[in-house]
Amino acid sequence: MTNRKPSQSRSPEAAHEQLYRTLRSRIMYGELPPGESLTLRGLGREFGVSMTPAREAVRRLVAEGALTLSASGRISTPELSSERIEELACLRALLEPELSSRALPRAHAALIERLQLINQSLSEAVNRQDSVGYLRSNLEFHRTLYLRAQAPAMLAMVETVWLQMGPSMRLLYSRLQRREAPRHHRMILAALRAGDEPGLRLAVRADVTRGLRMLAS
Amino acid sequence: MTNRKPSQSRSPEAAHEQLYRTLRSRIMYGELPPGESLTLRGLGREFGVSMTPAREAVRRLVAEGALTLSASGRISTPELSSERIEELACLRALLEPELSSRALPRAHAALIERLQLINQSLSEAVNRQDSVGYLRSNLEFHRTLYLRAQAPAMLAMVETVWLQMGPSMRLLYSRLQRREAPRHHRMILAALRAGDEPGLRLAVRADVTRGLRMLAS
DNA sequence: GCCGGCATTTTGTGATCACAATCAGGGCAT
DNA sequence: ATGCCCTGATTGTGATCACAAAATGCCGGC
Repeated sequence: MTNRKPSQSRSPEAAHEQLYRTLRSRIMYGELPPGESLTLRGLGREFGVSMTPAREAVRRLVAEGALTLSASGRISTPELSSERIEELACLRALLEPELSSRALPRAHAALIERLQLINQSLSEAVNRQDSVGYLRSNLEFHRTLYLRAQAPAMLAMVETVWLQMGPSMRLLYSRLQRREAPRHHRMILAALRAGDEPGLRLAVRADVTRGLRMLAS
Repeated sequence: MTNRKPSQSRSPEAAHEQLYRTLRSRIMYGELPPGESLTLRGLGREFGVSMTPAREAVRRLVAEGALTLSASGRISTPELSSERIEELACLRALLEPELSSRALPRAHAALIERLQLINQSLSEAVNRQDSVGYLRSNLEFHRTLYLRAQAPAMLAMVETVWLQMGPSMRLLYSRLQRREAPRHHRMILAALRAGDEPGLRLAVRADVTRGLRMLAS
């Protein structure tokens, strides 16, 4: 076969970028179980590209802790120890209250309304027993709030934590999927409306550490 | 030329790994100024490898925020806005007290002695007006302490912050290089010896935010 | 029935190439 | 003198290949 390429548009979205985004999304929202193994050729085949872009996307995700390499270079989603999960939960508990606090002064009515909407689809996902949808809506709730903090570096760091927890979260939530709906989320919204910063920090922290408690298994 | 390769030892240290480590070290310790541009072919030439390992190392560093890609894919060290620096300093102020606090119960006499030794070479670097040596010793002081926290994910996150600040730190420290020696470091050591957790957190936070204050320029 | 060793296959690594987009520089017109 | 365009060089991207190491499957021996 010749080296012909159909196109080489550089700026819009490089091939490895799309692969990266798709894979990242799958991992963050728990579509892949912990310990799932991936191959460069397999990913390339699935996305219709060669190994090169697959390698770059994987390398990037490994750097973010979303994938791990075995000693021999095999690629798989991480299987987190409970110490590791505790650590990541602690990171969330440190970072997210700060982000919410920074977002508070900029949280207008339109934002709160949007958060309520997200909360609705979250409830629907709970009713559907759809753990991927649950994770997606839950993280979108947090991300939407934190985007207002105007702190991109901090947000990126939190997203990295979410990403690392992704595969393990699915298991966590698929088990403890009671009707609980977004109790803490309503507390967050109330604190936002009241402009109550300490209450907001507490509510966010409680929401974040709630997930942690169901890992004593 | 044929495709001959002299060796392909996989396990010890892959080529891109060494390139990554060296580059990362250069960036973290401020050996590269902000805005310095790099090329894949240039790096490959310097390290005697092809573009492929250079690409992987660069991709990894970009994922960690140690390098940035321009819209057209050009590689350079980041030029941080002061808002960005403030954010990163805030991250340090959030994470490092937590790490020090976790290290405290495990901080034996041998560790404190080692920290004192590092402090010595830090003072020497100050006298030598050696800002790279200063940065290196300073971060080694912190890293040595935090390693005792047994919190690899948290430590990795802090190191990522250090890495992002690297090129900008050089400028910061080369300007405000008074004889100040490690004042806060001595406070940290005192708190460690006394087993004083609140004091330790405060001392660490003060040491971390000190650098921040000299960026009002 | 189970386990150890051998051959085949799979898989990551690194080199090399074609290509398009961008960048840098000089020369020309105004 | 200054602004603009055009050309050549530089640079990242993706494809393809050779290779070695690890994984897998198979078979025979006990």
